[in-house]
Amino acid sequence: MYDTLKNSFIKHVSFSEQEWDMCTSFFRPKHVARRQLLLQEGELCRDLFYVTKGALYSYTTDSKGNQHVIRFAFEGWWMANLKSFFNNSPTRLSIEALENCDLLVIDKEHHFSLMDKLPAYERYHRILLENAYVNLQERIENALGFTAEEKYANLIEQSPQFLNRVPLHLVASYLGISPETLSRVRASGGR
Amino acid sequence: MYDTLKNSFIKHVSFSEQEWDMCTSFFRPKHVARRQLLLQEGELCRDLFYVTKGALYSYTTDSKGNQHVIRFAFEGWWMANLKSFFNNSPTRLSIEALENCDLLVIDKEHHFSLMDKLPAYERYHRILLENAYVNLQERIENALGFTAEEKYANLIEQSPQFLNRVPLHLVASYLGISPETLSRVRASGGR
DNA sequence: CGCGGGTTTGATGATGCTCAAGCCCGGTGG
DNA sequence: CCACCGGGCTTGAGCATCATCAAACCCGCG
Repeated sequence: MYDTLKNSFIKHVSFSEQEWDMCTSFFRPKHVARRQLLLQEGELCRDLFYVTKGALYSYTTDSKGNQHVIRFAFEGWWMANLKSFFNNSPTRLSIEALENCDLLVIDKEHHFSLMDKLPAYERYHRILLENAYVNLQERIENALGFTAEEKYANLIEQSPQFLNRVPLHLVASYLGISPETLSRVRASGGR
Repeated sequence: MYDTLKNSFIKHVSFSEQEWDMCTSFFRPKHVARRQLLLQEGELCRDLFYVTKGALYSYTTDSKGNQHVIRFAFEGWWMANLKSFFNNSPTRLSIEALENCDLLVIDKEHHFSLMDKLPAYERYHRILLENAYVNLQERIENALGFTAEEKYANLIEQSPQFLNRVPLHLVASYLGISPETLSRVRASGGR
């Protein structure tokens, strides 16, 4: 269960066995069932979630009650509402399990304590943030000034795995188009 | 000239005078004139730019020749194409000076060397990345599923300073709407 | 005074949303 | 084993938003 986390660390930084042992002691495992909410609008985000099995997604709900998917997280991905986590502000995001999930959880106190104790841990998160930032920026590029058809084509190009794991109406929301439009794009366009 | 950078460091991390002196020696000042390109599509992004005076913006050019503004950077902000910088990949972004600018520049070698030598420097960038990530995510929320009018209202709410410094057609591009639509929104809507 | 970039205004049309109905399929209970 | 139910997906029609094209306008600058 901790192996996939260890592999994720190893991929980005190097550290000793003792350091790794210290790490594991800061995390706790957690299981959530499909449809279960990990974080609700209005709460504080106190934890970072690492997905070892299953899938999560986060979304906001706007004033008209429409749900906007912010991102998905599959095996080996992290999930949290960083704004709420860092600023201690109530979240406007909800996080929900798309499938039954096994997670590793680290709360704020342990996270910042590890940051201080273990430079490799801070470096690991710095690198993850770099990657996450780059990905988000690409998503902005896709969201702005592209037609529904192009957005879908870009998704197939960049994240085809989404289509196997995620209900289409959530994919549509992620792309910022209506489910009907997505359906039509798929029907006509190049599959 | 280095003062604003020093203040930016101090705001986020603590470090000694010697550490700060080491830092400055890794940066070099640079002046760019309005309209000058700092980075062109196809090049490698080898530098991080810190704006001490003036304003920059970055944009992509799509297959139809349309320009999409990715972000702006004013005094005290950083600018780079992180994807190109980290992956050594040719950039699809261009970076251009909106006004005459004074910059502090650090190249890749110096940056990574400072990361290793100076934990406070790494921590500083980790924190900046956290903030940048949170901001980008809010921008995604704004871009998806809002009308032109709402996007503009959100901009006034979150980044009113843009309207004083940036030509409207670039603001429109940043919001992902046409200049004409922006003009009409401003004419009708709540100014 | 005339030029040019940026902004506005107007008319038109396409893209994509909304509402509504039907369909497909997997799960549940009789 | 089959009928029913419901969520998700598809299909259709009408309509709103917004992009596009075009022209006029405004203003700072040479």
